[in-house]
Amino acid sequence: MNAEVLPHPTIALLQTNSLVNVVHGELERMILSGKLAPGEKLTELTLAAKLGISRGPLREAFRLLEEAGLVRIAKNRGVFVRDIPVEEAVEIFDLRATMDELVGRRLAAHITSTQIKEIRGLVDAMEKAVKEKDAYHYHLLNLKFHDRLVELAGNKKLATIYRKLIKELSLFRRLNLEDGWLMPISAAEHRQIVKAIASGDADAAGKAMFEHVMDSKERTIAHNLRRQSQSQDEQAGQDSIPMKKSPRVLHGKPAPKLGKI
Amino acid sequence: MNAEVLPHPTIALLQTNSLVNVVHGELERMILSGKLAPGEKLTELTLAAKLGISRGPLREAFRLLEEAGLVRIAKNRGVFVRDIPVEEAVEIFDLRATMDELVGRRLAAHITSTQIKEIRGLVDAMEKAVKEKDAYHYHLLNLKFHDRLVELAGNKKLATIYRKLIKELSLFRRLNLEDGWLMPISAAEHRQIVKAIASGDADAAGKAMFEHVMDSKERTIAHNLRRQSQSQDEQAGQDSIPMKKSPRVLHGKPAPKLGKI
DNA sequence: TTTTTGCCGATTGTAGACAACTTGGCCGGT
DNA sequence: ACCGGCCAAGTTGTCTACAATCGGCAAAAA
Repeated sequence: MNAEVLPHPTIALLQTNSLVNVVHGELERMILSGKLAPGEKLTELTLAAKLGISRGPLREAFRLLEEAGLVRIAKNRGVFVRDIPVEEAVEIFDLRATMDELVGRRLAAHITSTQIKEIRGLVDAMEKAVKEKDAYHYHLLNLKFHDRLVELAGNKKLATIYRKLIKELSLFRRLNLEDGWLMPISAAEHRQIVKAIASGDADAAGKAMFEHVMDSKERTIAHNLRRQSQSQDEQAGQDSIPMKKSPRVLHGKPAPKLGKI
Repeated sequence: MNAEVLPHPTIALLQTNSLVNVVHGELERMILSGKLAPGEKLTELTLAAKLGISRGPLREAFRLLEEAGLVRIAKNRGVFVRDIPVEEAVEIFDLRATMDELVGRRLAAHITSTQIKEIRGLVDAMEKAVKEKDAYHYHLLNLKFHDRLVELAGNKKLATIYRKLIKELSLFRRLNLEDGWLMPISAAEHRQIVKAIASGDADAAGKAMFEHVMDSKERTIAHNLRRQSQSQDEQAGQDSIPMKKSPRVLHGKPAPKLGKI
C-alpha cells in the first residue's frame, strides 16, 4: 500500500535534512576535527564554491554555528572559527563539573545493572589504552564515556547542553593529547566514578564526577599554560577578531593568568 | 590613535547590530511576550512584509531562534513557535536547580556587601508586591532576582545558558501568573536564599537555591496539570508540527521525525 | 465510499545585483 | 621620512527574482 516502508536511506535523509542542516553538520565536523582551525576566516564565496552551494544556505548554517558558539560573526568583517580563551574554558569546566555532578547523582539512583556493565566495559577499554600508551584511543574512549554517562542520566536537555559545551571545549587549543603520564590518574578516577555509581550512593557518585572534572580542568589548564609559555610567538587576540598585522604591544596583559580556579 | 573611545551609542549599535540581529531580538521579544503564541506558524513572506525586510535576514534569524530552542523549523512546512512539553519543562527545572546551586555556592564565596544590599532590595520589592497582590510585578522581580544572581556569580557561560533556559521555560504554557497564594512561599524562600548567601555558607546557599527551584518546579507543574485537566479540548501533538487534519495513518512510519532536539 | 490524480500555495534553494563597509595601498603635503 | 586623506579591490549585507520541490486539498475516477 504505502510505498514508503523504507524510502531508501538516501531519500529518507533528503526528506529530513535540508541543505542547511547538512552544511551545518559538515562545517561542525570540519571545525571540530581541526580542518578549520580556530581563528581561521571563513569567506562566504570561497567556502560556498568549495561546498558547491550558494551563499544563502551557507549563511544560515553560519548562524546555527554562531548560536552554538563554534564561530564568531563580525559584522561586515566575516565569519571566524572561535578561539576559546582560557577564562572561558575555565568557566565551561566549572559548569561541566556541576552538570556532571547531577549526572552522577541521577545515575546512582537509576542506573541498571546492564548499563553498569556497559560503562565498566568502557573503563576497561580505557585502562587497556593506558597500558598501551594509546593516547588517541584513550581520548576517544574518554569522550565516549562521559557522553554515554550524560545520555544515561535521562535528561535530554542536560545531554544537549553538555554536548554543546564539550564541542566548545574541544576548540580550546587542541587540548586533546594530554600528556601520557596523566592518563593513569584520569583512568583511576573513572574507575572510582563507576564504583560510586554502582554503589547507589548519590552523594559519592556526584562528588566523584565533580572532582574528576575539576581535576581534569586543572590538568588541562596547566598543560595549556605550559605549552603556551614554551611557544609564545604570536598571541593574536583570542576573543577578538585577528588583524592582519599585529601592531606594537596590542595586549598589555603578560599572559592570561589562570588565577585561582 | 584609536578613534573609538566611544563612537556614540547609536553609532556603536549600528556597527554591531546587523539586520539579522535586530530581527532576531524582535522576534524573540514577540515570542517571549506571547505576541507570537506557541504552536503558531511563522510564514516567511508574511512576516518579512510585516517587518519590512526581505526573506534572507529573516531566515537567518530563524536559524538563530531554532538553535536557541524558541522555534522549530520543519523542512518544507514552515517555522513554528515551539511548544515546550511538560517533560521538557521538568528537565529544564532539574537542570536549572543544579545550576542555581552552583550560583548559590559561588555567591556565598565571593559576593560583596554592596551586592548583598542590591539583592536585598529586590527581595524587599518582591515582598511589597506580595502584600499588594501584584502578581505581574512580582513575576518581573522574580525574573530580575534570579537573573541578577546568576550574573553576579561571575561565570558568563553559566549566565548565558541559564538565560537561554529561562527563555525556553517561559514558553511553557504561560506559567507566569502563578496562583497568588503561592507568592508568599516563593518570597520567603528568596529571603532565605539571600540570608544563606550573606552568611557565606556555600553549602547552605547552594542548598537553598536548589530547593527553591525544585519547589518552584513542583508549583509550576502542579499548576499546569491542574489547568490542563480543566480544559482538555485539543491536545494536538505538543512536540510535533500541527497538521491541518489528521489523515488516516498516511505514514507507516510514525512520521518522518525531524532531526534531534 | 475509497482511491487516484492534478492543482495551488508555501517553502527551499539558487542566482544575480547593488549598496555598504573594511582594508590596504597610493599619493600629496608637511 | 612621516602623516594624512583618498581611492580601489575585496567582502559582506540585503533585496529581488526565479526554478524546483513539497504538502495538502479537492475534484475526478474506480
